[in-house]
Amino acid sequence: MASASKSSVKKTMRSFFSTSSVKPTDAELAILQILWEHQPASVRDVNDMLNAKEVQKGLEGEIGYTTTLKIMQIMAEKGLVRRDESNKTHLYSATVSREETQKALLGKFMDAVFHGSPMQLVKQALGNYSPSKEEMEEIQKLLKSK
Amino acid sequence: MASASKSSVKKTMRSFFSTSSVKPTDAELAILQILWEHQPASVRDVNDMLNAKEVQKGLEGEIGYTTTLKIMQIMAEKGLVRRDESNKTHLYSATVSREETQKALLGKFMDAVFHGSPMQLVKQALGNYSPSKEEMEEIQKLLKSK
DNA sequence: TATTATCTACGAAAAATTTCGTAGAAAAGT
DNA sequence: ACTTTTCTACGAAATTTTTCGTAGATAATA
Repeated sequence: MASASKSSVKKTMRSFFSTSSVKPTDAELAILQILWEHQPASVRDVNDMLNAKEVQKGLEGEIGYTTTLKIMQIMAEKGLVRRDESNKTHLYSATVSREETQKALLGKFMDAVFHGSPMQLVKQALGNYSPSKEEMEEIQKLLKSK
Repeated sequence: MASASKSSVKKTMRSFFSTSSVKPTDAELAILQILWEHQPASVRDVNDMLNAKEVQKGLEGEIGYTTTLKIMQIMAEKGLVRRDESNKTHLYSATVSREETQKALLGKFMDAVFHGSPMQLVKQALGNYSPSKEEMEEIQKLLKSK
């Protein structure tokens, strides 16, 4: 026996990072980003935009159409997106809101990387980046409203 | 042929999220967190702390000793940690700094979730959380130094 | 010295995620 | 009507990450 107590329920390191209900994978997240801006969209639309972004980032290669399709189908199964099948070309929309998802992911990320400390995260974020006057004022305002 | 151009280099959705050099997996990150606070540490140490954290978080189950060992061995191969083998029980230390890693991961996270916008991230972080007076002043100070 | 506990090494299974090929239906174009 | 293009569906391969079992070595204990 490697270690102490024995338990029937397997607890993996994975579960360490997935407490909330909203947990899109990386690929799913990339697609959600696009949907949030261009809803509703067909698989073709999404795939094109995905590849356009890749070019933008200077990455080579190409994300296959069926790859995107498959992932969007999985997302539909999971309930991350809704699908309008009234036409041959299905149209997808996100069912989870951007804010809700960002909030959930931010929380998880904060836990994993910044020990759950919002302050440390904010400091790092502001440290690596110089906000403009307007942005600084925006933060000021936000702080005052507390 | 599913899609248009053909390319020798496979470009996957994965590469979408891995530009930097520092890219620990989730499990690796959990271990790094522990090492950063308790360096150097043996596999046993790390495994115990990992499981203690799990209990803390109310998760059931148990992370096996050899699981932790294996991941730490992989980390050593990748160069994420250094290993002192002078004793039977090897002692590990992180080779990457906490700040460096946080910075890299934050950048990636920002891209994936907040379209690369630090402001949006900061707003969300501050929005879901009420900083204390001291913390607010700290942010103020940080902003002024820009 | 015999027994027991602890550790590393290593390979392979298990899980999770992504990628792709193929088939068949519908639509568009000729 | 025939051909080509564009879709969805679906299963399976490929990849990545995590988990585990087993073996062998070393140390600790009786």
